[in-house]
Amino acid sequence: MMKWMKQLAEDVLGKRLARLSELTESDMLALRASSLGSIRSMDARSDLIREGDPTRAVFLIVSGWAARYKMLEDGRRQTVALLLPGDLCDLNNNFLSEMDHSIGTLTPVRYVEISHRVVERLSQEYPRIATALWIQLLATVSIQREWVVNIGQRTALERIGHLFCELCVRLQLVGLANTSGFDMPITQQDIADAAGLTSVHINRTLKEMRAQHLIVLENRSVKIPDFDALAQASLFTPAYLHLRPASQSSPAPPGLGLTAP
Amino acid sequence: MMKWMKQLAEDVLGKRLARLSELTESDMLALRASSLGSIRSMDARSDLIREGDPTRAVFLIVSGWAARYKMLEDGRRQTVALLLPGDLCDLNNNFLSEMDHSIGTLTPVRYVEISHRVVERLSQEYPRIATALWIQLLATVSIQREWVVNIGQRTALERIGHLFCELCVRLQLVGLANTSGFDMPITQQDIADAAGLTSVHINRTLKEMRAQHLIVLENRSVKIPDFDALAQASLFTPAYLHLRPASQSSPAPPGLGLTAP
DNA sequence: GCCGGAAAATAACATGAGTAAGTCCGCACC
DNA sequence: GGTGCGGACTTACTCATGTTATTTTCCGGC
Repeated sequence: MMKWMKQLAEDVLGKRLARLSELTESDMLALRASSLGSIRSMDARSDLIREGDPTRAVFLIVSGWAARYKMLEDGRRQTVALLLPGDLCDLNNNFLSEMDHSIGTLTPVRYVEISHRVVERLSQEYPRIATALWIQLLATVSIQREWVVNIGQRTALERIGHLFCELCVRLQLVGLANTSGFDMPITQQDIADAAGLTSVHINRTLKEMRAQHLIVLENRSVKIPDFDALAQASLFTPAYLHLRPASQSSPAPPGLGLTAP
Repeated sequence: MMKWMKQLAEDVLGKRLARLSELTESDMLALRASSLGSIRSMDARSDLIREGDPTRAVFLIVSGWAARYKMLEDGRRQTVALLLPGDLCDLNNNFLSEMDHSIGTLTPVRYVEISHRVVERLSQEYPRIATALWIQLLATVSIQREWVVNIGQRTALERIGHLFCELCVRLQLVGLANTSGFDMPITQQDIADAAGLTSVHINRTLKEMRAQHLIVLENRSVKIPDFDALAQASLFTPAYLHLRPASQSSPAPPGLGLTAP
């Protein structure tokens, strides 16, 4: 009963890293054997860590969605990154003394905290894992840059479409989406915070996207009838995600329940 | 005549790193002795490296301003980072195969290309330099996040004010500014590209900022009569730059001509 | 000192996005 | 089975910012 739980964190991490850099069987076995720590749970709408807190271990999101966000003194809030299952947060932030932003859950989240020591040991013994971790960090930074472009230049429709495309591709890495859509357990207000728009305008724009048959929304999921059409309408090109071409490896085993906590 | 030129790159780098992490005399001497490579020059308005190019060495900006930018297919352009003297670009990007964005000069720029080998050697022999380089990278990412907030949430006046505050602080690190202002050798269009606004609106907003006595513009320089007032109007707090408190070390030697090529 | 081009400044107008104030619906809880 | 609440969805109105076009200023080269 708990056996699959124990492997869950290592599996989701391996799956992600393998799409960024080549890993061998022994690398994957090392990850599986690394026993990253116990899986913790957190309710929706609470903070994993807050701006000003001393930096802690590396977080690995096992299931659920979270947001890296900053707030201005007057209450305005901007999400600067969405954290999905398999995402590793704050690799090497141990060099900084305190957090300059917060991480809050959007849904119930299961996660593990990995000590910097474990990361270091894995990196030293398995150079390909070290490389994969590096690429993961650089890809994260690249996504951050793309968000600047997204918010700075794209129209509301393009912004939301681009976000959906990005989420769809990223969720596919851990078997939580396919090209025709994905479950989206967050509110329109959450989308607004990420897109730098208001929830009213998100709503307006989603309506317009539905009218153009770019997306279909039903019970908390986004269906994308024609991914290429959405990508084109949003000026989305996936190069910035720095993914290797998908391998012919087995698809995600069904029923792992990565989203249901 | 060329002697100060030869030390320029090492000096400007040492000055920057020392404000992010503690460096000893021997670290500084190591940097001075590292002979990073020859200083190259590039005209204003040309690309140091383009999206799609294979990744090369690390760049160190010695003098002049450059911009990291991305373009959309239809010509819209967004600057995602401004590169100032002392800035190190693309540390460790050797793990990625190709550039996902371009770097273009805004003014004439002098720079050095540092091979990844030299960076590695310095890091291995001088652990404090390695730490400083790490912090430099993490601070860059933090600035990237802050730009998302800036563009996503702040009004035009706040955005430009925030950008000026950031530039003023960052330029002080290499002796190119003090709290009362700095030379700004770029155009209003360049500011527009960085702020995600149009040049017309930049112009309007600068006029408003002058009317409110937040800034004074004269011959390509920004004077800030009251830094705290500008910071408050822009919701600027410098924590995200992750600087150590300024040491009482000597101010920049005058006449180094870091901006004049 | 004049010329030419680029940048700054300005103006008139268009529009995308924010604000404020709701209604409606589904769902958890009593 | 009613009640309360949060989220989706609307509408009317306002305003910040974009668009397009023209004029003025600045500055370097001859």
